[in-house]
Amino acid sequence: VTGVTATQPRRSGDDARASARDGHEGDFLDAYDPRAFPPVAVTVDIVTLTVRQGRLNVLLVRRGTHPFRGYWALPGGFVTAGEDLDAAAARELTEEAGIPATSAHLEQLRSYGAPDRDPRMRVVSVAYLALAPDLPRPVAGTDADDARFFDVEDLQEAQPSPLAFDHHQILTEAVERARSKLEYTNLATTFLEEPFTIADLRRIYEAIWGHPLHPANFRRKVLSTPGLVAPTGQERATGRGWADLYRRGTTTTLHPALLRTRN
Amino acid sequence: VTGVTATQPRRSGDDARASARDGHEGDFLDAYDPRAFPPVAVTVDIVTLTVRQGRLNVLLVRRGTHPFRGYWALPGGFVTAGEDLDAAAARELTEEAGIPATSAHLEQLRSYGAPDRDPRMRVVSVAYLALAPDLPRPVAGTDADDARFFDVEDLQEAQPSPLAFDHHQILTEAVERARSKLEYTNLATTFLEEPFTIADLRRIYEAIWGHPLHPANFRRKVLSTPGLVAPTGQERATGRGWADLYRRGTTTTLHPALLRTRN
DNA sequence: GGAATAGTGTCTTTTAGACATTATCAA
DNA sequence: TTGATAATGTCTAAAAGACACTATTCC
Repeated sequence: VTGVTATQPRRSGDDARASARDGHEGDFLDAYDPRAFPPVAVTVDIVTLTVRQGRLNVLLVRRGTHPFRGYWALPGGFVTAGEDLDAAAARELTEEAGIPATSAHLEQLRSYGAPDRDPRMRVVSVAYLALAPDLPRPVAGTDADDARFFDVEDLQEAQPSPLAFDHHQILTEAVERARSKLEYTNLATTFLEEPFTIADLRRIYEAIWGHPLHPANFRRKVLSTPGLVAPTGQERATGRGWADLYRRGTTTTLHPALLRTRN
Repeated sequence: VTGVTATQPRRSGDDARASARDGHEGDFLDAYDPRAFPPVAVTVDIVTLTVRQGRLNVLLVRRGTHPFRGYWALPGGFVTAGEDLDAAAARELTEEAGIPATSAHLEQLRSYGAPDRDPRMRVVSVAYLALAPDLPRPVAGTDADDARFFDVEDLQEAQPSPLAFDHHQILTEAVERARSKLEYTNLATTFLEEPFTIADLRRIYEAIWGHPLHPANFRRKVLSTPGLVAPTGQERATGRGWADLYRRGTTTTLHPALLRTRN
């Protein structure tokens, strides 16, 4: 006996017009009627971006089950009962990606709900974008072959895509969001451990925007943008001279913006 | 007999580790097991913005049922079986807001899924932003007292909020998205019927950004931004002189951006 | 005439972008 | 020495922002 059937929301009598309008259906009250809504599962999928050796990377896990067995997928899972979407994303980031939620920036991207995106049933996935420094990761319960970082550019050029479901599209939109957010926020600093040099920060921008930046002009722009970075007064030997060290600034929204231009 | 219970996703045996990782649970195959996922309803809620008499307005409908009976809410409703999220939003825009989907810009905002946001059951709402010109609306099946436009600024200042659920927060984030999008896209033109004058366009920016703009500088910026507007060669009597008429340009992303500054 | 608006022109300040220069250290 | 990088300085072009001015029309 299956209590859930793929019917349209049920409406009845006097309440039909009101419920068509109020957006939350009126024919159940404090309890819910399981026949009143189509069966849907809600999951979160995490696009975890980091910069390794000057290249933008994304964390993927290998699928061991049908469908897309053997394909690579974004880590994710069910939103459990009583759990907020953000909390589910933070939990999956820790459990599946092995990244402590405190060391990463996590924000909602958008939701994906094409009816046929999962062949088993209707699944609406809330995609999240996580930005993390290139930490030595203590991946809990997964060996290196089942969860690892991939070069984003390589992934996007691969034909056919090795990604399961619509994760190729989600990845593309996540990367575009990250590129855009570097312009007007200080999120580039979340890819770095403190303290860092201006050149470290520049290499983050170069990796994510995908083209080289003019070192001198970049330095001037960063230092003239209030609140992006704060000097520590210390220096680090870089191999070729000494570089000043900085910490993250306190401003999250940049004025003026660091526009994504050629230089 | 209720087939849906509020349990965590079920896992079994060998598949437990894999399904904990692959994000889409592996213990059902081509069919779904209704006990394998928590019961959730997915709805869309539409923030329909328009500019009337120089003020930013939003379309709300009055709730006739529990909970929040008598409160005002964003139009919306269930995502039906087999229906894409975007399609559900377009359908609700037409059915509930009485706005033909062709005359509005519609884009996904983000999803809201706090466990207690609807007291009846778990509801994840995918919020959409709709931008429309101030059309004479043929609202189907709703009389003027049940669906009408509200001044956004008045709504946001009202204490306590007359909005149901978490719709106050959704509205706030929608308005901020609209403000931001006017900077780097030509979406301001979707608030206008063609043809329009530069002053018409300026009044849209002023209404949404909430402060006056310098007419001469605004004109120069708009005309020097490639692809924002296209001249029609015609003029319109405005009461004080004659104003050149324009159509929407073909470029959706503006270079340089029309930055949201004081002037 | 006075007030309001459309449209054009001009000037200053700020920012972007290109490029030169010096210092330091590795190979 | 040569090459690479950090840091600073300088110059030009583009854009933002402030303001002056003319023309038109309503009151």
